[in-house]
Amino acid sequence: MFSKACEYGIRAAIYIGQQSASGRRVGLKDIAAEIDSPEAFTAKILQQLVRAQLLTSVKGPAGGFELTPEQLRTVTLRQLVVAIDGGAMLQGCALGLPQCSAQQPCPMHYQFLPIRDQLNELLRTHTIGELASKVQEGLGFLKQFG
Amino acid sequence: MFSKACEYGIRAAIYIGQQSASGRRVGLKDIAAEIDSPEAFTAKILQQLVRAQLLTSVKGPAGGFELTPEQLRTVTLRQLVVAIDGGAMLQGCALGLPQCSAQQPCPMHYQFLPIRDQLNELLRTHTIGELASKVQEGLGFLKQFG
DNA sequence: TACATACCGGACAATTTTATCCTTTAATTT
DNA sequence: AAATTAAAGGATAAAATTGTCCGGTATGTA
Repeated sequence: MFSKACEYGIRAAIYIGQQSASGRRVGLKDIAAEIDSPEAFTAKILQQLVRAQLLTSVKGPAGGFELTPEQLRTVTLRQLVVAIDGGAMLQGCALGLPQCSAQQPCPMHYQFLPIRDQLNELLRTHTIGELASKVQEGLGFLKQFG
Repeated sequence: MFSKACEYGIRAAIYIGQQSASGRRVGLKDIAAEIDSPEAFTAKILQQLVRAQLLTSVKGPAGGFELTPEQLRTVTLRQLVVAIDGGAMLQGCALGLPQCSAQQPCPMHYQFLPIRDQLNELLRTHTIGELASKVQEGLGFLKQFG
């Protein structure tokens, strides 16, 4: 569905959000350990997200990554996905036609449309803060335990 | 959504199906031209599909690819996708957790489930023959014209 | 049998994605 | 100011995906 980079990015953002909600700033090493991702690769993805202003970073001692209250409240899953994977997967034709539309639809165009719409809606309506809360409450996990 | 290989494979299968429904066997060159795909790469994918017995090939002069009436009727989009991309995308966790389930769900688990179910259902309930008919009737396209 | 056709299969090449390493930059502490 | 901490950024490497090439094999035709 999403690229590895996107999966790591989303999990990282949620973990950072969870800690930010408790007033804790977190470092790369901590993040990678908590979401079970390769550290250096995760760093690259977080850089992207910081540049896209979807999360915030602070250098130096006691530095790390965090989400501002506003970011927690407003940054959606969709913004993360677009920042990392681009919009292609959320818009492009399932069969790969470069200009699939009602004018010249692929044979699955109208069947895929509602599913893609639902996916877009799903991503658009879930904020990092909301998902972070779910993890905080033990109702969701960012890596496998046990 | 799907890999390039999968996109080409589906488009090719539908085109072969369309021609088979009219009693025509088609060659690789024809296929690649009609679905706008790289010829040699398409050949590899078709080989896979022949091995998986989702379509049929005949060597030699007047040879080529075809779908038997039974294949037209019974082979589903889902079988193509599984043969080419494997089942991961149809089952795996959206956030990449290796064992995401009700026991330890990712924060999006229950939200993604219905969408994935719909996608599976969609792929499962559409046969190549059905999609080929749609193309035959001019209601669907396998490449961009004009 | 000889020949032409067209898929098959293996090797290889290019590109993209995933991943690592190391130096630089910024910020805090001593 | 010096030392320490941690992210930023660049270069590089490994792996997967996408794509090409070419000889081999099966099949039909003359």
